[in-house]
Amino acid sequence: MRDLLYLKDDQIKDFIEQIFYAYRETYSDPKKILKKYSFGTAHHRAIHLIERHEGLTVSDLLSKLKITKQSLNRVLRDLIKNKAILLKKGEVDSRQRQIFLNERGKKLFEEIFLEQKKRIYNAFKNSDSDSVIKFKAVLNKIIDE
Amino acid sequence: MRDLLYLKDDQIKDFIEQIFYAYRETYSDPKKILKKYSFGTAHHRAIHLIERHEGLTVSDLLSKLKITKQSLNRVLRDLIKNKAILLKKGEVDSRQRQIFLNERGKKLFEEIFLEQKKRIYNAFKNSDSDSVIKFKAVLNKIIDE
DNA sequence: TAGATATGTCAATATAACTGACCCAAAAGA
DNA sequence: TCTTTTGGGTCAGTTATATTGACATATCTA
Repeated sequence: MRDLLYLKDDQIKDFIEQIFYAYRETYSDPKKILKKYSFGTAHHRAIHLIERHEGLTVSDLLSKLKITKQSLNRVLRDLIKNKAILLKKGEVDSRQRQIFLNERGKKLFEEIFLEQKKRIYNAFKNSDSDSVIKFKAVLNKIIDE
Repeated sequence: MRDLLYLKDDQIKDFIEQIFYAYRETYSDPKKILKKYSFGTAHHRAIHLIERHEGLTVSDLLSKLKITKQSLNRVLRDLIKNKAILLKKGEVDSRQRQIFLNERGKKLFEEIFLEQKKRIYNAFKNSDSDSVIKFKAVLNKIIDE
């Protein structure tokens, strides 16, 4: 247990710094593409989650993003105006809105993803499979804490 | 190479999502403490880097944060006003300013770190040491890409 | 001494978030 | 059925963090 190098404060501080860099770099890569569409990182995050969870409701998206509905609403309005997404009435509960990417949104997502993929793909390609699997496991534990 | 599950697009998309969550959660934990000092996450990041690299220059800090000097200057002004940091003339090059935490800054950093540490420490404690080492290696590859 | 470099600053703007107060429609429960 | 709760939308004002662009000053280097 104790005496493990990576449980020492200095090492943990390094990890905190590296998590910042990893996030920032990963989400910086597609900024030029977003600008073409007049979108920012807030729109990016929403589009990403909508693509990963097609048909999710507004409150699903809110709880994933952990922002206020007023903040999200600006983002969704922009995405709708730009014809990247569409909202449908919920099938079971018609108070809800289910969110979907439309053609333009899917195309945008693919462009964004292509940029981000490079970084992750290359990092994984240069790692052995055991490393990647363990990377994922630890990352998940950090999130679930 | 080819056929590795984690190199598939859907898996890479999941990683991109998880990197976002890991960053957000890790940097959300100390927000209450920062508020006590009237600081935000921008100040937090600066303080963290100053603690990790005591005596670094303004341009060192700029290149780590990758923000403009105007943005950084607001943050540094706040930190100085709040007596969390101090700037000294560079020893070799007196145009430079070297940045240090003073007592109040060190205390604040410790409070912040204690909050963040919990999350990382628990995640690591519940992982085997090989996992943590590999987590770090992959994280570094993502950053260096 | 003439540039180049490191830092600081003013002003305006953009982006992304926040709080608080309301509103409506639809679902759920008494 | 009537009331309450829930899901979503919106207005208005504010805060936090970043940007661009212009310019100033001190110090180092060639």
